[in-house]
Amino acid sequence: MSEIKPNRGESTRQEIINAAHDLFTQQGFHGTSMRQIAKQAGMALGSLYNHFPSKEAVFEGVFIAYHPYRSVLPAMLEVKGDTAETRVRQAFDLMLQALKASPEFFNLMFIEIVEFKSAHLNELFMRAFPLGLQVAGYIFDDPDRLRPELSLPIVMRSFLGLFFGYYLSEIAFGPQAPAVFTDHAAEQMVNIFLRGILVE
Amino acid sequence: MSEIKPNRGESTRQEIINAAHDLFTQQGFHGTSMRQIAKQAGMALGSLYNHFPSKEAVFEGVFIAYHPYRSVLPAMLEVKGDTAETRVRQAFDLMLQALKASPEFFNLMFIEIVEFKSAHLNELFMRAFPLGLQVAGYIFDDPDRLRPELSLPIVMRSFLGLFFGYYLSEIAFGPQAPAVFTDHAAEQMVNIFLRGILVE
DNA sequence: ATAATGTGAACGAACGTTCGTTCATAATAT
DNA sequence: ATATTATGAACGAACGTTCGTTCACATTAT
Repeated sequence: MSEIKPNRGESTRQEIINAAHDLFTQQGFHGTSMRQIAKQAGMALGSLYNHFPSKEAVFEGVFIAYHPYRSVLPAMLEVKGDTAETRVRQAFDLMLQALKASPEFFNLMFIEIVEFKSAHLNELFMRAFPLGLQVAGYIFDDPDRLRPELSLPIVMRSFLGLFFGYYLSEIAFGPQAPAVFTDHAAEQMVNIFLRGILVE
Repeated sequence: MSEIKPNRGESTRQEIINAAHDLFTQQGFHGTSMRQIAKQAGMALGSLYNHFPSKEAVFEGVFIAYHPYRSVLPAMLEVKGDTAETRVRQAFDLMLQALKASPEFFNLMFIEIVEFKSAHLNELFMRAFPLGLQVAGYIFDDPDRLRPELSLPIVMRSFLGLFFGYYLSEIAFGPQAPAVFTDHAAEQMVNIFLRGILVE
């Protein structure tokens, strides 16, 4: 699709992606214009089309560049610990760190779901799923304590739910109950999850 | 903002809201035009402005009309059961039913978050929060078994997370792992949550 | 060394289309 | 008759994309 050589213009391409990322995450895809992107990137409108064939191609570039699966999943394979509990806590910490580093990433997901019907997301997940399974296999591996009736996909879903729930309830409750959003809350939520999946 | 009398044109107003709901949830706010709404509602473009002063007012109308807090929360106050466990299971069932009845509701939330920076959501939550607290107080009331170190807001967050996680992991995993999305999965996830918040 | 040529990037005017909104007027209901 | 609702043409602004052109710089030829 994008047959443009990234020889010298690679840095320009990155500037476009960064500018577009800021605008897309704050206004949505259809709420952002190519003129705004050009202005934010400090270049002329026509220049954008030297690097991307279309507006949608710009979004794809942003979505791939900012997706954390390349950074967070591999980092999870590096956590140390003898028990599932210690590894899960570290893995959740990694996710929270990534969330704090770029909380607007979820907005890209939401744009994907609503404005693109998850078209790019599905493609990306097909690439990330095997690695995700591998990570889950490592993090949750603890035959002595992991409840035997739980399958790995279900544990993965609950773990992801822990994360989604932490973030989305922050959005939903946010301005009304700020006191709820301490690190203490995150810790308690992990505790609930861990008690739920482990014996004893 | 909407100072238009809903005397006889109330049913027309509802048709506009229904048409706009279908389009907004599938294309987003900026991705949907007033002409599309008029066509879908089976009326002329100008007629829309007899019932709504602006496009954003149409969205507000949709968002309020389709928000489940008026229906789901009161229903939760009606669940029976002697223990928190039985009430929580029923409450989660109510949420899943509402989700299955209109899975596109989340899209309205996402549009809100991305395209309106949660402007209407915050206002709506201020209205819903007291009732939400009341519901949580009833559902989770079980001093003998609810773990004493858990505060009600944190239990609420985890419960909402259970729900968000169920839905969002369905979107994320969806096409790749359909086998995971049985009622069995939902039940297992509730089990994890319940073991997490209860003693024994 | 100098000139000639090639090339990707930047530029902003211009294209045709669509946008949200307004308006004069027609139809309908009370 | 009077008030309410429906209509679609019309408005100016903004949209994504294309276009011809300019420019800086690398390569090649002389």
